[in-house]
Amino acid sequence: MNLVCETCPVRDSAACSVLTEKERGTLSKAGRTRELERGELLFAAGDEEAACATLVTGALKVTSYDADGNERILALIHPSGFVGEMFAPFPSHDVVALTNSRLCVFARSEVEDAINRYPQLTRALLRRSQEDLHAARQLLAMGSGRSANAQVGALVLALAQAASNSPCHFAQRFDLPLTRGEMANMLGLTIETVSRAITSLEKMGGLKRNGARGIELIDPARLEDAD
Amino acid sequence: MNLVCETCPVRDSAACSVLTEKERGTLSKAGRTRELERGELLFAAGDEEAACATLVTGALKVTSYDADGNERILALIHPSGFVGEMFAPFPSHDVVALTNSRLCVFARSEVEDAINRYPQLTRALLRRSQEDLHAARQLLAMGSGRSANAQVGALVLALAQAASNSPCHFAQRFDLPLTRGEMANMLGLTIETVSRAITSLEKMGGLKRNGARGIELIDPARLEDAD
DNA sequence: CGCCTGTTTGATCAGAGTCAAAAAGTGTGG
DNA sequence: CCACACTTTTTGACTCTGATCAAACAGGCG
Repeated sequence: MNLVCETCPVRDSAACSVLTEKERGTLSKAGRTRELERGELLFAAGDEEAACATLVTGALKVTSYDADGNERILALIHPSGFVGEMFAPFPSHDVVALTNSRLCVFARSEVEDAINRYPQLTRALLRRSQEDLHAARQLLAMGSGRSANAQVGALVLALAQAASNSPCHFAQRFDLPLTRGEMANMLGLTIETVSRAITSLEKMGGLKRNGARGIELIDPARLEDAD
Repeated sequence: MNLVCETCPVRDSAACSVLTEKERGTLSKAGRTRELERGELLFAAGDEEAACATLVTGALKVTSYDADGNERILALIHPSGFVGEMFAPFPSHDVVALTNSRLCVFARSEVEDAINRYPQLTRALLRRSQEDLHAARQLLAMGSGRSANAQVGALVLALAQAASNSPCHFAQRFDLPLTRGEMANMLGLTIETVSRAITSLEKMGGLKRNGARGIELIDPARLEDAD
């Protein structure tokens, strides 16, 4: 399906927002929208024909697998995020939808053309890439030294932040986009430990659970430095 | 001191290698070389006037500090690597020399100018940024699930790779650029555990120690999947 | 030589993993 | 709408890896 940028919810925040209307129109002819259901694979590591995409709605995970086939989540992608490797010969990680999602997909050659044609697009992608780098490093920092409770608390806060529209504000009530297994996996913990940590955070008054996925933040500070 | 690109050991691999001789000459007038001794601080998180730099020789670490003041190493930078945040209002991490190092330093405004003037430089930086992102994610993957021995083994291999000139080849004998404490810190382990892991890897025939820092690889495969 | 920093080794302890099973949620078809 | 099957989450008991505390050891440098 062709792109309809006019009504795109991320038209002002995605990388393409730096283009003029005319340029955007040209680019939109090269791309296609794609809808994914939860669990559907967007790119697979080693794919022959690489592509890139901007996430419009939903959420994605970037994953790799260790020698024993255990999944490891390396990054979460939120709306207006960009995925795809423009330079490597092929993608090195799987990208999977965490929730039903809508994206703008471009063949890699199209992105390469666009980069050569629109320097401001290259700058926008550089900026995004640096933000991704920063996010990856924060994920590294989140794992270190802290107890399982603190790690889970920090992840819940990060997800609350992502769930709110504004970048430096927590959503009060929201649904976790990740299963316990996926949370465990991001933090290098087990499902049981994550479950126990959430129970413990609830008992100490940091949050309240609404079913398996629903979260209500009570006291964000208590999630930060849980014992 | 002014730059002397003619004899620069990374003139063909750093981001500036995509420039013509003439362009490079112009850019070199904007930058300065700087020498750092082991432990010296290049950028500090929150610095007012941000700068960027290309590493020529030596090694750097990018670090953050948690609430209790514990250092956490987020990335290692090797020669031809680029550090600095072009877009954030100020740097968010400290950058410190691991060994005596030489760099080309540019004020952020100079890099911004260069980016606007030379689209191919922007592309080169985008490429580097994606490589850094990939490295950060590999560091994430390195930490996950595996035993302490396996993590230390993987880190030693990664350092052996970095110590060799070619990217997909291990140095047979090399000196660790990191102290035990720094290794521990990258992996979220303790000094004692790292020390024990190296002892254990030596006992099982994966490597041989030469003093505190010297390493000789015996059997790389045994480092990969140490128990 | 003596001091200081970094590394190794040892003994003990606690936090997270593992194994196992119950409980809650989700979806399907009657 | 309910019954049933299936998945995900929670809880419990036990184990084990890696952290902690403590001390010996090695190397560099004044």
